[in-house]
Amino acid sequence: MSTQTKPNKKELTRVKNQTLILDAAEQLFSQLGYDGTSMSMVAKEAGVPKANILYYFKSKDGLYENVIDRIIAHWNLGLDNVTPEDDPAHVLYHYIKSKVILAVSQPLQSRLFASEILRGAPYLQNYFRTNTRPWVKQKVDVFQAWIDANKMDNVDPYHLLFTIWSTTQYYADFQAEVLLVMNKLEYDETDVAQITQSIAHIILKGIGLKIPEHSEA
Amino acid sequence: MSTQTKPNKKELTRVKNQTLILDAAEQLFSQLGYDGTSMSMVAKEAGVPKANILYYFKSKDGLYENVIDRIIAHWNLGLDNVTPEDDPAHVLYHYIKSKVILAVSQPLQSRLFASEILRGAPYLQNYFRTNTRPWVKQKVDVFQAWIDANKMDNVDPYHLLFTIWSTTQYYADFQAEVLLVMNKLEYDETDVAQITQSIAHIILKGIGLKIPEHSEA
DNA sequence: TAAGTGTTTGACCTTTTGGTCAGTAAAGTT
DNA sequence: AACTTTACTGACCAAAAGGTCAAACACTTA
Repeated sequence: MSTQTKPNKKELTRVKNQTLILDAAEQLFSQLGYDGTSMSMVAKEAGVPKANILYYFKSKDGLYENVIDRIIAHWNLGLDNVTPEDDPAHVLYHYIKSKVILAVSQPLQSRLFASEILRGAPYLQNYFRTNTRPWVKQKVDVFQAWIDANKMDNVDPYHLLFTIWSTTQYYADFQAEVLLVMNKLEYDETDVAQITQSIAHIILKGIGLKIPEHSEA
Repeated sequence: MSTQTKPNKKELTRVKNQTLILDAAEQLFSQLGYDGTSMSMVAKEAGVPKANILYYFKSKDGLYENVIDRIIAHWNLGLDNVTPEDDPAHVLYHYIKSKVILAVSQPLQSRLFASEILRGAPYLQNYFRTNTRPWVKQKVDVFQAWIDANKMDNVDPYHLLFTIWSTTQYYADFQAEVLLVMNKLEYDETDVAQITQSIAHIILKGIGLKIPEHSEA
């Protein structure tokens, strides 16, 4: 890492300020969208002059790209190292569970992605093509192997994956609607379990599996 | 209707122009969002001077509200007249099917709603409170009656409804992602059937039901 | 400590934004 | 035809947008 070559004061403050700006930008972009967020709002939120932002990130587009890149870097698509030998019920249950936890506890990033995709994914296109698509292809192959081995029902693996994504992300992206309809102000601790249970029940049983007994950890 | 009291030339052209503007605005708002759409873009798209839009609709907010109101007026939440006596498999299968058809064939309105909700639903709040919430309550009661009558599994009715909404709307709202991941340019005719089949299989079986035999019409 | 390097920022610029308004055109009414 | 009312629009406006720039600043190094 070149970050380690010169740990002098300049670099430290630069990284600190950049982080300050990116944090503010991430929050605003995910709440108000790209067009709804102005550079001066980011400046005010980050507590730095507007020109400083333009110094680090050449343009609003540049800032937005950096925000997205940073999220992607921390973004784990999950389902790592799944193989046809794994138990589908166990794997999928924990995948669903982790997605629900993520959706309820950190909805901002999910919403930023959502508003990007709604607009036709101008900045995420490349990411989807070069990362998500191969990732999906691999998981889909495993799903298909499970199906061929009669471990689960013959359901189109792509649509199974979309079903898991949609049902879990819904609680992040459409939080406002969910809470309004359920007449709540925010999710509480029981909700995560309740949501996980409902989704896991439907999807797992829906493809001929059972929810694992020892459903903890 | 007061529309019928004076069918003179003035009223006709007014309605015509308003429709022209609302059509353009609906398209742009759903593609670019509220902040991404400017009044001059709407004017250009509709082929009328900008000031004309401001004449009919007092402000950008007013225009946006009218667009949303018009969509809501044509918006059918479906599941009309469901009763505990109905067959859940039949009812839910056709509900899912109609939602998928809607998502694939007319994604614009779904996306407009989605971007509204992403922003915290500033304009839809009232609609959700006064319309959707009671509607949901009623359907949830029917679902619960089905559960109590052992017609289907004991799954939280709210989350069942969210599951149906999320899985079907996903193909409209996140169309860009779905197509990129599946490496397609657009949905084709077989997709509607394929999507409906996959979702219906998972959800219906997932709550202990079977897809109706004569699955046509 | 002085030169060199990267950092910071107030002032400024252009373009676009949502919105106003006074004046004109086109009905409808008598 | 004369008059009233409604529909329409080009010209204009203040505010906010994204972005530039030159001068000031701060740290590192010779």
